[in-house]
Amino acid sequence: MVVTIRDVAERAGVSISTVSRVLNDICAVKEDKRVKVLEAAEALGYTPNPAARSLLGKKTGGIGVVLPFVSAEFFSEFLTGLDQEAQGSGYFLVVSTSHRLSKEFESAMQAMRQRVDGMIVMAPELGDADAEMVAKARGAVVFVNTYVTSERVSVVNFDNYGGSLALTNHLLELGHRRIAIIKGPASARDAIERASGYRDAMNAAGVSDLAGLEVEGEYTQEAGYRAAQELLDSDRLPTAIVAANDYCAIGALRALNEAGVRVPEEIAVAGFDGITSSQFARPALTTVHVPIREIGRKAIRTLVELVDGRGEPKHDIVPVELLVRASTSIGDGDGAPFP
Amino acid sequence: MVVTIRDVAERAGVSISTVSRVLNDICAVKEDKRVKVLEAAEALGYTPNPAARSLLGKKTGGIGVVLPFVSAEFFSEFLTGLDQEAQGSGYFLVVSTSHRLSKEFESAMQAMRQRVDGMIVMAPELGDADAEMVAKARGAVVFVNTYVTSERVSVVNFDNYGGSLALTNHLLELGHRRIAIIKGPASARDAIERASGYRDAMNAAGVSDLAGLEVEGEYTQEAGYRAAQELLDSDRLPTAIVAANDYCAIGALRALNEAGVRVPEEIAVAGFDGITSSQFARPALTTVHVPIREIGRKAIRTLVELVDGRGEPKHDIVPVELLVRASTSIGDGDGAPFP
DNA sequence: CTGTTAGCGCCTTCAT
DNA sequence: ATGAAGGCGCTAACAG
Repeated sequence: MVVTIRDVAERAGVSISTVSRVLNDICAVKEDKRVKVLEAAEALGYTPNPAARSLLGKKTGGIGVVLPFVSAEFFSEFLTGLDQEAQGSGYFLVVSTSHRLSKEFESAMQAMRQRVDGMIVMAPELGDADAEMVAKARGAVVFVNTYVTSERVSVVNFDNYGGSLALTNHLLELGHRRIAIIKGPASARDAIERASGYRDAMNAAGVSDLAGLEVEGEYTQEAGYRAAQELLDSDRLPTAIVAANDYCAIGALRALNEAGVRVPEEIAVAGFDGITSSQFARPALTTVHVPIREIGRKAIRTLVELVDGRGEPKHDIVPVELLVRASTSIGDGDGAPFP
Repeated sequence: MVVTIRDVAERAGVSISTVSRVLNDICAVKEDKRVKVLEAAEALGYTPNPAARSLLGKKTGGIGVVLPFVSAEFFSEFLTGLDQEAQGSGYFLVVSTSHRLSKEFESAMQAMRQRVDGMIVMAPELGDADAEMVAKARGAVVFVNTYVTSERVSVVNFDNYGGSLALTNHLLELGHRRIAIIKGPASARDAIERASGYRDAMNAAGVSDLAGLEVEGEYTQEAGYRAAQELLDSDRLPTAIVAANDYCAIGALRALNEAGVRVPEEIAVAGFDGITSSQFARPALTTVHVPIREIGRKAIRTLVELVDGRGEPKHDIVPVELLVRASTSIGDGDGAPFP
């Protein structure tokens, strides 16, 4: 087996309690013994067994992360933020991805329980009732991009509705009236919010007939590609397309390009998320930037506070930012990624 | 606290050993007691405490994953593969990312140890000596995309050298002679292998003077963008560019586009990895497809075998596939992503 | 077949 | 200031 506290005690010529005290910095221990213990631990390369620790009701040092299917860059950025902050706080991440089905979701939560001190849950498809149940059953939970109203749970969201509203208004201000939307997953609340923002902006501008302008989609390039083709097949072309997210927009861009449609001259295109690829698309993509890495960090900070008993449940809404680039603005040059 | 085995025993009117036996499916237990135990466990929502289990020298059920900085889609795909297979085998993933510094790397390994039954390590910057040390100190380890020669450790690699060789030969066959390369991180062995494949192909074709054709880069769109600009500044332009990876190639594509250089007519461009974005680039990118999701699954399978005591350390090299698309082939149309 | 018991490694009273 | 002992939840020998 590995080296235990007993080995350290033996080598240092003290009892295991003394070793424990020194290593946990509890009470006072004579300096000479302290040094001996530290030396022995160092020499043996001793690390306390985390299993034994958590058995005593101590922290496990783990943070569970449950994610739905999200686009690659979003996923990557979010996890990077989580990991940066978690490492900084001495936690490690237990990750479980791609849980669309609530059955899988439940079992994932179940498996993580007891292994972690708290959980970060991104579940845009989760309802209020589910969420509260989750929060009640487990310990500390911070929801991200999940629409939960209960004041008893913590949430870090960003403004899907407002971002979409601003984006659509931007297009309306440019004179567009026939603006189409490629919608995201019908069951995902964030996609629904984005669609609402679009619809409200349109209605406020007096465009109430959205027939033929709303097409189903997903958060993928493939879906955007297909949806754009569908839009191109209609008898009345839109003059602008708002896509579910950046990947979706990039897929749409490809379809338009193949069809020989110039962007933004003939049809303007916009995305959502503000991933790196959005600025390397051609033309560079107008989008709504979501600081997802920073959101990840904030979620961990909130969770750690909760776990440590400091801080109450709170709801944060992180602002998003409209980035206007070449895909919607004629005459703005090619929209170089580095101006 | 939570519900323990004792609670279940009490409710079922049996001893804790009987509960343990039923739940672990060991020996025979009278059917009526079996049912009672199962009912009690169900009713109480009992889950064995994993900490107590692993304290007995049992499995923790965890698999550690240590990753370097990798591009978003690569990261996402790899993790998806790992997670799919891990979940299927009843394991969960403990993930630690972005370890460039060996100091961080070491501490990450240290923290994971004892918490997991085995580790997946992707560390293209790791040397043979480091790798063997890592493998010796921990339990089961499977290296991925890491150049390790020792027969005592398991490795799942893919053919960086061969892929690059094939790709460069493809360009040479098209008549290109002045082929530039945007290199990846100088310390990463996979990038070095790709550069070697390029160089050997060039030399074999009789092009031995590579001056001005090799530029430094990274695995990012930004780096590709900058590097391409650098190449464009030289007095003798290349007729083709081999990029470190797809993201890098997409960045290069952008720079060429801005400069008004037509691809592939004036300069052909190729990437590496075969991520989804490569087919949505404009023009669609010729690349070397690395089945990274499947590699992830294979790595988990290999690791689980090792953990279970079945199977010996083995070295796998997963084949890669050259995908010729519009960015290198004139007259092939626009290279629609869905032909 | 089933119940009792001894630890796994660690922290924490309780004595000394 | 330090050592001895109990117990966290569980499994695996050992009795019965």
